[in-house]
Amino acid sequence: MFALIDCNNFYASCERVFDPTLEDKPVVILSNNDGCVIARSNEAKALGINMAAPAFMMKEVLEKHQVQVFSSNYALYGNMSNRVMCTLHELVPALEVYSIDEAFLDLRNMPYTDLDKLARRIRKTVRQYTGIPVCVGIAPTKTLAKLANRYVKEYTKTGVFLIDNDQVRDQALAATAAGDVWGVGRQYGKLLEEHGISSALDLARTDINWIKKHMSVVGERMVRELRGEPCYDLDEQPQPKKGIITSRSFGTPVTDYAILQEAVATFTARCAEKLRKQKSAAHLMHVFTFTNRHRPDQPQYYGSKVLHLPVATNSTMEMIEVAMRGLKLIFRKGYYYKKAGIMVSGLVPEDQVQTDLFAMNERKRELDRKALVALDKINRRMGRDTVRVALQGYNSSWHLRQERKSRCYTTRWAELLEIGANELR
DNA sequence: TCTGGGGTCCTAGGACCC
DNA sequence: TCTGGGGTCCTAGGACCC
Repeated sequence: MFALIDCNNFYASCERVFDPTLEDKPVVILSNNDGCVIARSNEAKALGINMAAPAFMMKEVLEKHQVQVFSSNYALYGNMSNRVMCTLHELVPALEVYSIDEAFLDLRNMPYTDLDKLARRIRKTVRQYTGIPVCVGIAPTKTLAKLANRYVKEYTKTGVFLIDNDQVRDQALAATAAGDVWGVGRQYGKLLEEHGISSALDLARTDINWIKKHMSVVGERMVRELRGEPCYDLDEQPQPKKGIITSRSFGTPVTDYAILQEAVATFTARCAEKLRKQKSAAHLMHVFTFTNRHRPDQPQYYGSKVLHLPVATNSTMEMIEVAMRGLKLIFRKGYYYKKAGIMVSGLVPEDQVQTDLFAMNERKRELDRKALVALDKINRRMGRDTVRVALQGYNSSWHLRQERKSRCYTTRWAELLEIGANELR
């Protein structure tokens, strides 16, 4: 049996842990740059505030109901996520961290006979240790565990749902829309609807060859899992990424080449850091920048360039040099740039980099490597970009808009929660 | 004025190999 | 009238996930 643990309204719950006055109030969290709503408390959902709704369009309803609005605080959410995952790991060792707020557990080797009891214990412990409320869905396949978890939120008050026989399974399948099954997105949802497949139960009973023809083998696995036939196992070791992106929208549009350079150099430095963290080196770098597509009154431009590196690298200095070469090629004067980014791919393990017979810079690479070890060490200890490449600059005009960010309660000494004795009434 | 930032897998088709 | 039978690698595009 698999369990899926899902944190309820995760980002909103993180904010509430450190500010209990938010309890029972509508809370929303905005995406980077304070753009869209990406998380909502139940009270906010009840007000009809939709996921991904642009904040400026929701202004009226947010003000009218005094919705508490926060900028994304990923330092906080990442740290809280880690606490939740560590707690789960203590209870059930076979754990797959599926996303920032979800984990699959493999219950096959647990000594429990009463899985319902185990599920309740998981909920209680996570709540007690971290302050985060979670729901637990348990079923014989991952897809059904996901479905059970959805079912919990809509139909139960206990926060736990167990699919352990055919009858219960069919009941949960019948109560779930086909479009809400894990693996059915907008396109497939439409296709299924057109063919009269409306519930998850209909989907589970659809001819497998039809599914395979229209939804490929991925759809086939999904339907088999709905029928209780496991196709996916627990993935405990996070696999190294095959591509890494760092990109941001700008707080204010950028027209100046020098400022765009600083932004792209900074994104490149971040990509290089991520590469070193997973011990990879990249053969390909993709630089891109574009204008605001929501402004049809302004001239539009999408600039993009792929650069091939003959010898794979994860050196910040070398990568910034290459990125700047690419940026120079795609930059056009006279546009309002809204976003830029760097994508690296063609990743290889850093200790298996094929060197170039004719390249004479082995000595330089060795020096780079030593400098980077020192750079990572200093920045880990003293804070990101304490030591940086000069091109990254100190200009903040392109930085994210984050007007309502809460404190980094768990990751910065200066921002710890303070509680005064006279408040302990 | 204001619209996020990451990832994965699969398939088809083209270029190439023997 | 008729033009083999295997492969690999790469890319683009489309679907999905959080």
